Amino acid sequence: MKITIKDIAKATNVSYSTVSKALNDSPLVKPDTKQFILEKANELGYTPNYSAKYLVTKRTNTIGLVWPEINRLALSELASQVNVQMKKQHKQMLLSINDALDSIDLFSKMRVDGMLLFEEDLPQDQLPKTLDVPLLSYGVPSVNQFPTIGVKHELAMELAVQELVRCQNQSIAYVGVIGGSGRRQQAKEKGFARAMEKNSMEPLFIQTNGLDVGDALREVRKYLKEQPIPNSMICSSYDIAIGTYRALHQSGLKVPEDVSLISYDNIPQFEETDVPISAVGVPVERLAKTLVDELVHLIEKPEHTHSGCELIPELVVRRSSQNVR
Amino acid sequence: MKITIKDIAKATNVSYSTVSKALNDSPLVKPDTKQFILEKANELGYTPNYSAKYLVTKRTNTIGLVWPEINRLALSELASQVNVQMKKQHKQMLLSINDALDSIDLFSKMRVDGMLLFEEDLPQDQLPKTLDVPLLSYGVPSVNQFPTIGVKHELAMELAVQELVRCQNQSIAYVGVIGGSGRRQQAKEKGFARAMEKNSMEPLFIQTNGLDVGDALREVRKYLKEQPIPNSMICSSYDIAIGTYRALHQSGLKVPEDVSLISYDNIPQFEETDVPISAVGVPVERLAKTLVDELVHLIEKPEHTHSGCELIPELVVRRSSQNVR
DNA sequence: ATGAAAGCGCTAACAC
DNA sequence: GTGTTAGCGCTTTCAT
Repeated sequence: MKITIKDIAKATNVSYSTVSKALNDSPLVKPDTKQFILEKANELGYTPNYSAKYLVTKRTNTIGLVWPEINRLALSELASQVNVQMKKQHKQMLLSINDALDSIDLFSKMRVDGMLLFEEDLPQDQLPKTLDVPLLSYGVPSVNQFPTIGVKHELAMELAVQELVRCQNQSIAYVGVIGGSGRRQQAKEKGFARAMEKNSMEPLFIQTNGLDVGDALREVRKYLKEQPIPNSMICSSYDIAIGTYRALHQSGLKVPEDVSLISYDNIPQFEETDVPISAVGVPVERLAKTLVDELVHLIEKPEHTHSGCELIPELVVRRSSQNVR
Repeated sequence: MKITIKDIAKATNVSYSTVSKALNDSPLVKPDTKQFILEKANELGYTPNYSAKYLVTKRTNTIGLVWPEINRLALSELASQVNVQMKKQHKQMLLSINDALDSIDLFSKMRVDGMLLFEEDLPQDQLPKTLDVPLLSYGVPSVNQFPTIGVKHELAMELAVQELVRCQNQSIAYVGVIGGSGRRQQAKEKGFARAMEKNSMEPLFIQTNGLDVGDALREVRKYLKEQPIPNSMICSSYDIAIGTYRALHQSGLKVPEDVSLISYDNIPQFEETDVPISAVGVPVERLAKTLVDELVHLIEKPEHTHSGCELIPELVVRRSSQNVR
């Protein structure tokens, strides 16, 4: 059977409220007593019961990350960084990889202090009308009913396009999901279209029909066989970039000599690819820190809620785009 | 403020114990009453409090997955599959990506019904002496103090070696972490050495010093420059295989024409690579199902515990090894 | 079929 | 400093 504070109380001949105080390192307990109690607790193998604790404190000190798409590298990296930031804030992070609605439901019942949502396709109408757990989403602000941290996708795409134009690429293709329902993907696509318009260039699109490496590999390969080869490409994510690179490589095209590449997502992994890949996006640590800070703020001061913001992306030039035509 | 069953009781003019019964779909409540209560509950936006519930039922219906290494694709895939299987068993799965000891601690305090451990480097002595939550580990049985599901790594390596020998490869190199502390990695390495011995061949080793794609890419590339090129390679994991393939490709070597490849890890993603890669290992769904079934068994019937077993791996031949020299 | 009441493990007033 | 006690939200006997 599980050890409770009452067991410790018996073993130490004090009342169980004293045990409670001792375990919480209250100054109201004499150091000797505290010491003794702590030793006994340890000896008995006591493990605090968070449920009981929560019931009275109303705090779980835990936040839930809703993350249905577990195998996108860029999100993986973001999750790791968020975890690091949470630790700094002395919050425990729990993940759920069920579908978003189920996860939100579970975390609500668990009464986590707050939730972080990595999901863009949430059917808004299916959400619980009243959610009494603070929820912060990583997505596209103003489309959502809850606070959202986003990225100035339009600016990101403009930075990429400008850089490619500067290197005198005559044609630029966007590789990614076109016309999908994911809001972040939509924003990138639209941002690209705008940026091209501003630069009076004809936008090209390579539809990947999915976000996996394999999707990009397949579709880019097909495209290269059927269409004239563009000077340069902008990939919508890390995984897409990897697939695109492989497709080019297989087709005997060199990066950046034959085709220049810039990818969305600002993560260090772009450094380690075969040819280091240029990237635009909000550096992942900054993104993670903002998400965590904002969520903590939401939890601590629900009254003055800013409903979200859009972060400024940065361009990191690497070899994949360094070729002036 | 949060709605409790007492609020619903007030709103429906019944006692709160009746509300509790109604919410739990007890047959002791008249259908009409039940219906009415359920409607009211829904209307008020009631969300059950799992902490309170646990306190009396002693069941969370939740299991925790301890998973410190979030970005190994093969484990990612395993986690997804485990999640699917858990759902079938009507258990909620929660992940923690903190380091193993911290995660175990957290899940213990949360009183999850059970824990699954994807971690091989656990310092056994630092573990809580008495863990009163059932813990099942994915690793190497008999080395661990707790129940463990493993894989017959030796057999896996033998299958791979035999297949390469059958295709008359004269030399076989093992690509992976050599002499590391990870038990699964150790088992693979040792299995390879044994299998080579049995076949009277001299084992070659390519030390990757890490488990990332980048580690393999870097080290294999270096090896190819300095050493004679082996006929064939056995990669210790999916990520290692991807890195190895890239290194070969960069060095102008064709798979399988110049070098044959077989990788450990039996996941569908090997189908989608550039050249489909042959693989040995326990198919991931079977692995996931075994882990979940075993853990559930451990939770339900802690008395007769089998302390673990080793699953039989299978060989899947794809293009990467189909070349008779 | 419904209600009253005990109690799960814990914290936080408050009393001593 | 330490003990007493109420109560968090819920399930579960046990009465009615």
